[in-house]
Amino acid sequence: MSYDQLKLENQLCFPLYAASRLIIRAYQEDLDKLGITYPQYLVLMVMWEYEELTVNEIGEKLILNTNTLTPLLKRMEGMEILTRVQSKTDQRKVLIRLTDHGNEMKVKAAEIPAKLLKKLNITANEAEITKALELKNQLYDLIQLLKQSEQTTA
Amino acid sequence: MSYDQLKLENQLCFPLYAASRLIIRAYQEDLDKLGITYPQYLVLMVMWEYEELTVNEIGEKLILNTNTLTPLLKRMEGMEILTRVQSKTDQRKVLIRLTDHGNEMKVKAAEIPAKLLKKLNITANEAEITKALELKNQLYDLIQLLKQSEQTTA
DNA sequence: AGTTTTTACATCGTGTACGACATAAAAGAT
DNA sequence: ATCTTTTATGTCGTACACGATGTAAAAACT
Repeated sequence: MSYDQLKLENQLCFPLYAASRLIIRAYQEDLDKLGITYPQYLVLMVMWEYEELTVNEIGEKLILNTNTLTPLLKRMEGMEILTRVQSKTDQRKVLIRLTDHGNEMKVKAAEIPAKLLKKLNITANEAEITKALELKNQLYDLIQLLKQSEQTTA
Repeated sequence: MSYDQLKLENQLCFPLYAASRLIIRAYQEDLDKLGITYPQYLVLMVMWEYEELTVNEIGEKLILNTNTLTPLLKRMEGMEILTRVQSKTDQRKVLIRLTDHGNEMKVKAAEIPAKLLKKLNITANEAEITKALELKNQLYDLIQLLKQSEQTTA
């Protein structure tokens, strides 16, 4: 058994961690103009796709638990981006819905992905797009693996 | 301009963010036995490669600033994993060195990467290794891009 | 030598992440 | 119908991340 695998450059985890933080930083500049953080932006993206979701449903999509989501959603409620209403049919559930303000943010947010590409000097040509798609697919494969191992271990 | 790019599944950032957190969770189980967190493990990996580093030098390698590192290193100092000593030649610098305890942790840590592969049911065959290497290289390319854009923007 | 600028580190405040635990409602079992 | 278990959400404590700001030492400038 060699110690080589303990070198930073030989680990898969570190570049994932670093790339994730760097790309969130790159987003943050534009998100600041909307007055939101990156995790809040993720919630918005989910809610733009679904009219109404419970806290748990959002958590499943973002792989986040309620101990992270509850305070985050409360902050977004305070900013009047969304509403949190207890379900009448099942009082344990809290239903999340975007306010008009939250829905309108979609217009400004739509420019963000293109801005980021420009900032990175990535031209939207065939080769670059194929490369990005490949990376995305590999990441989802990895996520799948990691999710499975969480279930079998737990 | 379509809203398609605002769907979670069409973003590169989200799978990066999710994969990063999931893989750190997978590590955490083993790191708990060593009594450290993942960022602390990163510091250890760097320090196993270099006998002595300043706070900034560690920060460059991990892409972290002092406002994150200083408290983290103080905690590790409290656990007697490393020492923080002000440099005599340049009193602004704080020199980090592992203690004997910190160096010895390398033996136990050496098992962790292999354990993770086993947990994920990844056989160390040629195909899997090639795939992981490819992913790693793509991530480093992306990190390079993101770092460059930070410098040009700032 | 005295002044300005830069560098290296630290502190503070806000917002995640997440393990551990609490609680009330719903579902299931007897 | 009562009891037990599960589910959905919430609270608490600890540890990052990171922007903004502070501070002392070193370097650069005049």
